[in-house]
Amino acid sequence: MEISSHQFHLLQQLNEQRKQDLFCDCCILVEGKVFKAHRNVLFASSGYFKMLLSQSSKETSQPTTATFEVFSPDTFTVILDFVYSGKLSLTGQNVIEVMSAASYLQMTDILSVCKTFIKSSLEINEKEKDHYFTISAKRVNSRFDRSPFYRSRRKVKSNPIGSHVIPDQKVGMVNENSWTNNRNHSSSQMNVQQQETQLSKRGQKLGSVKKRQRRLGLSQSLDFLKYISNKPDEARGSCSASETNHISQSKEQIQFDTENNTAHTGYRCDQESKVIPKKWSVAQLGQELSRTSPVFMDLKADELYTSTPTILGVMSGWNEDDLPKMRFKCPFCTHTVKRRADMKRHLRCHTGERPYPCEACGKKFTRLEHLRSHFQTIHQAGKLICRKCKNHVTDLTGHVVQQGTRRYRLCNECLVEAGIDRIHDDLDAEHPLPISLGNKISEWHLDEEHRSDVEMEDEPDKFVIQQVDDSTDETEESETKS
DNA sequence: CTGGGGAAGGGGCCC
DNA sequence: GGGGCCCCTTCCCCA
Repeated sequence: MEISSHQFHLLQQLNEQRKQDLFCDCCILVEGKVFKAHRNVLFASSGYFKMLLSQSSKETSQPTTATFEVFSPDTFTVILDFVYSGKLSLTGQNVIEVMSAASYLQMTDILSVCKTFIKSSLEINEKEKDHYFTISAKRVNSRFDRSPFYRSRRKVKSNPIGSHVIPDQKVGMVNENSWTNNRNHSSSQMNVQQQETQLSKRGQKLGSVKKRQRRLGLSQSLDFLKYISNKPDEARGSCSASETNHISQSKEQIQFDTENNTAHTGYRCDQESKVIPKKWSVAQLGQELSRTSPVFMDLKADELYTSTPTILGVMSGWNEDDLPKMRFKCPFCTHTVKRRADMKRHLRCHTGERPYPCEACGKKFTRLEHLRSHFQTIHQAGKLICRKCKNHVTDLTGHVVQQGTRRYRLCNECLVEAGIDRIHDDLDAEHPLPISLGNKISEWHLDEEHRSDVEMEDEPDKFVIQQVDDSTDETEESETKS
């Protein structure tokens, strides 16, 4: 015979004990706030605590203390209340952080609930939008001559992402002057299907970008986001006005969230997937959220990085001294890194940010070292290899050939074979060459004349030949047209 | 269509 | 944390 209320009463009793600090043998310090709890309960509820308490099980006589700086006390209160009551106080405002913390603490039940919560919120937003469309369609004499899809404004605080609010309550909030009221525009009104439809349209243009990102494990939506980020003008230029509207509003939304450290950027941590076999990964979450925030990637890595809470740190095991090894989890993919700086670098591959333009050809790079490598290889003929016969060339056995802004080396034999034999000495003035690269690539100034070089870069019949001499600057040049 | 090579891009890690 | 190096993978072009 099973008495169903027993479990409930037992948990209730434990909760009472916790509140009265009875038999609590574990202290949890969250950003300075102390929580008392029972080791057994924590052990049974959280994979993280299971691991932690297993490690400290030798010293059972001493109360265990765990310190967290990766989520807020409020968030932990929600989680602890759930542990002791089975009731999870999710709101649209805390769902992301609770989810992140649950991921950190390896509490899969909470993760599932959060996932469901977010999904159902998205569905509600979808219905809400349809509902609003319906209402608008009936308003023949409406003062709005544009689709209400772009006109509605919503209260910020009343409806953070995923909050379960009756649609009509939200629709009524109108404030044309405050951009902050748009913050849920994309997430609530631009539903997944719409975004994916837009995505598929743009996806046709993606080409190699898409392929490259596929290996990052990014969703199609994320591809689109990156595309926007990479080619904002082009992408937006191809958008309809309404799409552009979405984008700009969504960016504002993100800015708001970033400034307020809430909602989308609030999700943070994850354990290594090796540690947790089945869970709602942050990558998935990132994809889910990115679908509801189309220009999430429009932020620069720096902004993203600084706005991303420290909870990005995840535990990947234990150090020799029993301290948890921390790694930093990318909020957009499954990648983790050891150093924050590496994460900053990694984030650029999601934001599409390319802060290092080549002054010679205009091509932009994510890293200075890539730019340098590109410059040396492409514009300075850095490789001492004959482009044609692949043999090693020296100052004596070869020449640098300039083709537009491109430079490469040919050995003397291949030079003759190519029919390049006329040498001119007066080209320095006409085509100033970049001095030694050194630590900076600032010598190549792309004036009007050289911009034309860029344009003719692929013209096969424009060559400038110069004597190979890497120790000094190129001294002798020749030009020929084949 | 396919394979090879160059260029680009990203990660790990050291200084 | 930034810079830089090395290594590997992927993409793209061309024969």
